[in-house]
Amino acid sequence: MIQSVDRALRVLAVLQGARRRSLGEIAAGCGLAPSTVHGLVRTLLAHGMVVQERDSGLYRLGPATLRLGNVYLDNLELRARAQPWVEDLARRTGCAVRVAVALQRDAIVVGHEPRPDGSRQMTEVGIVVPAHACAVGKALLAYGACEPADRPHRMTGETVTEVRELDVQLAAVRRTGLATEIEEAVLGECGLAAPVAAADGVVAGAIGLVVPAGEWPLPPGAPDALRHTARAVSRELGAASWPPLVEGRDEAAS
Amino acid sequence: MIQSVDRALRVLAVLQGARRRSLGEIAAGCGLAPSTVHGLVRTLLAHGMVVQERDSGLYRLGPATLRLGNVYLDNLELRARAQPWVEDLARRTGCAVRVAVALQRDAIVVGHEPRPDGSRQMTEVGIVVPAHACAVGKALLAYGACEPADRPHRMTGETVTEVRELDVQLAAVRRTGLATEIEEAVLGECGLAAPVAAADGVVAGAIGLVVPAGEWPLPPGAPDALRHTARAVSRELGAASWPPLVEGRDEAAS
DNA sequence: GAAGCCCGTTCGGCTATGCCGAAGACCTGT
DNA sequence: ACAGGTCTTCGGCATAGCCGAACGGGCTTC
Repeated sequence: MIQSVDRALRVLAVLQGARRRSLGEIAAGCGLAPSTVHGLVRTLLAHGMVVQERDSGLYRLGPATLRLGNVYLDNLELRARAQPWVEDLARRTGCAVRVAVALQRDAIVVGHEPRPDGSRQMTEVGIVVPAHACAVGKALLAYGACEPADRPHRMTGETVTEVRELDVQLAAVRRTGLATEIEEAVLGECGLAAPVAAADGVVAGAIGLVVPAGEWPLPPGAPDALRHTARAVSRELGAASWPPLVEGRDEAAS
Repeated sequence: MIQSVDRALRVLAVLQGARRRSLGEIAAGCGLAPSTVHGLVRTLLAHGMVVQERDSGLYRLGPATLRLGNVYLDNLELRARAQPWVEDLARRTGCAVRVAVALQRDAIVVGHEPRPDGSRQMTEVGIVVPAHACAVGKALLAYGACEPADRPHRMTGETVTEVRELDVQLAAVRRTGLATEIEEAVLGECGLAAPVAAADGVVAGAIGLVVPAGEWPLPPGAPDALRHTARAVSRELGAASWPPLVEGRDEAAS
């Protein structure tokens, strides 16, 4: 691990926490001397990863970050392969559909098909949700694709913050291939998700349905349609089996 | 400029060029020894900026890039302030509308309102176009917000690659406050754009209309509506005047 | 079946690199 | 005019990181 690169990335992480930060704030957030951070920031500046406001001198993230994120999406095989299946799933179920991958202890949405009711909806691509609090995140956690949180953070009154209770849920996910979420991330929103496996057998992402709490539980056909979609996408990615095999531990023994 | 950080960012830039690259390819692309690149990549790996495919060992960009890009968009005042005006402009003109900012020698789209004809359109947020070849880019170039290319790259048969001719066009942009693009970036697509100024008087971005070549030239009301929108957004951002003043050089003298 | 070739990875010594404290420039408000 | 707060610059010390070379695995080739 190269120290200065690690620090530069930490600077970017700190910059994600607020619209704009002063050099001193960044330095404090990283636990470094301001002059040290200055060098890092200047390098990031030269590449457009951060920008400096001309009048105030404060720093913000820069447009190069957007380019990187966009290229990431364009090169993501999961997203491209899942696209037609996800559209079909949304049409069949009438639900919004999310495709997500693991990012450290969170799930990040890489694909979003709005619910097909013609209403104008914000795209959710790029949003980050703690894995323990959303259906796609639980699907990732259950198969070891996501790092488990040592102390799950509470987001709503329904969020599961007990590690033991979460483990029980994850075991159920491994049995059924489906993960649920009932107003655990945002109030009024429920979800059902299934893991997607890739060629190497590792879980590469998850596909989930998202509905308002009023429409929960989902109609009987929805879980099957979701499973069908997850299996189809997994097969397209070259996975040998679905549901994915649990790596490392023997599930039957528990 | 910190060497190792600069190199790490260069690694990311190389990774933008292809879906996946081997360590050796990255090293060659950066002109560095593979072992050097390995250290950089491992650090990026730890932060999720790159991922390594489990079976092949090849490297791709990682999901942390998407999070960064998304936070950038969320924190972008230009985007938030322009949003309602841009929607209105699209409704009035019937055109797709782009909001773009400068990224080195390119323009990058940070906001996109699809043309209001109900058809399904891909969002263009995140796409990068050489500044000299698109309307928003020329609007940025004309006011010094974008770095001029020393050797403008040809994209279509209509692309202006002569620096002198481009300068003439940019002078016209400074006179009229409007920049045009006629199939210079992609065939069959024309555009009209206006700069947006921020509080410090510097041009912070540009707003542009995009239409199929068959609908060019635009109806008479469109340029005025665009100018009106650009002025309104500039005022919201705190700019004192519009069109923006040209910094550095005295336009009347030329 | 073994040799060759690619891959990513590890190790260690040299030195260039980047870290940090202190001082400088600039602005704002008192 | 001063004091507090920015960001920025500078230089010496030491360490952090660079690179060449060697290692280990998976693959094709002969």
